[in-house]
Amino acid sequence: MSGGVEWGLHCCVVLSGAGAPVPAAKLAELHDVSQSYLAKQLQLLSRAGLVRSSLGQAGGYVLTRSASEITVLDVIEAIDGAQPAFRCTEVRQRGPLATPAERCDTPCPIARVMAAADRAWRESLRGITIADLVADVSRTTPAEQLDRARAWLRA
Amino acid sequence: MSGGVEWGLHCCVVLSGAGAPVPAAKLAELHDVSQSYLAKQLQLLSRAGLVRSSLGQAGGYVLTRSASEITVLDVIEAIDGAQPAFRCTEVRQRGPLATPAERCDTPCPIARVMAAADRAWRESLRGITIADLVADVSRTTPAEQLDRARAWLRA
DNA sequence: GACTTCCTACTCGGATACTGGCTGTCCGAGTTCTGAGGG
DNA sequence: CCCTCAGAACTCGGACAGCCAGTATCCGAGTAGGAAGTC
Repeated sequence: MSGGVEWGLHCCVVLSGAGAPVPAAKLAELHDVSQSYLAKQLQLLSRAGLVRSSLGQAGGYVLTRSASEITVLDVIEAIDGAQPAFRCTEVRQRGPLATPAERCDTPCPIARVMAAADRAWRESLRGITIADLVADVSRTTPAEQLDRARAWLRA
Repeated sequence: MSGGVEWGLHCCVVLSGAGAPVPAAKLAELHDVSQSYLAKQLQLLSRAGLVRSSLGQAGGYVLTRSASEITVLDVIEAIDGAQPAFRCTEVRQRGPLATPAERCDTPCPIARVMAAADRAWRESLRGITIADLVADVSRTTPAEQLDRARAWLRA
């Protein structure tokens, strides 16, 4: 899985806490990552409609909807793409004992098993929202530190 | 995910049906894939202890245990490795607002969510064995074709 | 006929090049705010 | 005092190199079986 997914999730968590647009440069500095590369991930989030960008001074990125309406899966699919990790190449239709295509109305058992596992994975991630992550962070970190983070974002 | 996983699974299904060792070259011809590259995947299966190789004439690969005792996850982990797709880089410990390492006794919420999804994925794949795949194939393909395949393997 | 020996053919195993996608970087297009100048 | 306008600084967006895992390939090491030769 692309490493940018982690950055994208962290950014969404931060954006949900900030009340104003946050420029990409600030997000990059906060997480100590390459500004140019993070910009690429934010572009992907923007294309997927998860965040909205505003130009000019005091511009930056904002979530387009409530953090409770953005699932972790949304972010992953926005950055890594929505296609499943396993792609059946229809091996059974090749070689000397190839099954004719007309008999392949049902998917290959292997592909079916893989698809089921993929669904389980996605379902697990679809059940968690950015708001859940924020709640978890709020519970495990002292309030003083959260205030400091919010102040740093405004500055 | 590595494409070799698909080949490895197909090979395990075939090996479970063949009563004698099957050389890599035959498996490659049967699936119409590169012999040299398939050999690499079979080596990985061998290192993981899923198959046993015998040299010389009439040599080849055999499953080391019953098909009902080999899960799909076993094959995937043998070829693609057992490490999870998501690796937390501890972003929270970096940047101007870094959380000190001493406070990071609990894993990052993002990592926790990812790990849970990964467990769901693996659990789904752990529940299916090669024998299940074979049973599925036997049910959906005519017996005549299965006999033809077994005869081809012996030749 | 049975045993020994050698030889051939066949097998796997690891070491070696090549390629696509992720990683990382850069500069240009566009917008908003600010400040000066004029009415 | 208010409006207009030009400028500057800041923002995002897409286009451009670099590197590593996965892909594909090759040849060498080792073994099992069989055929020939000998007792």
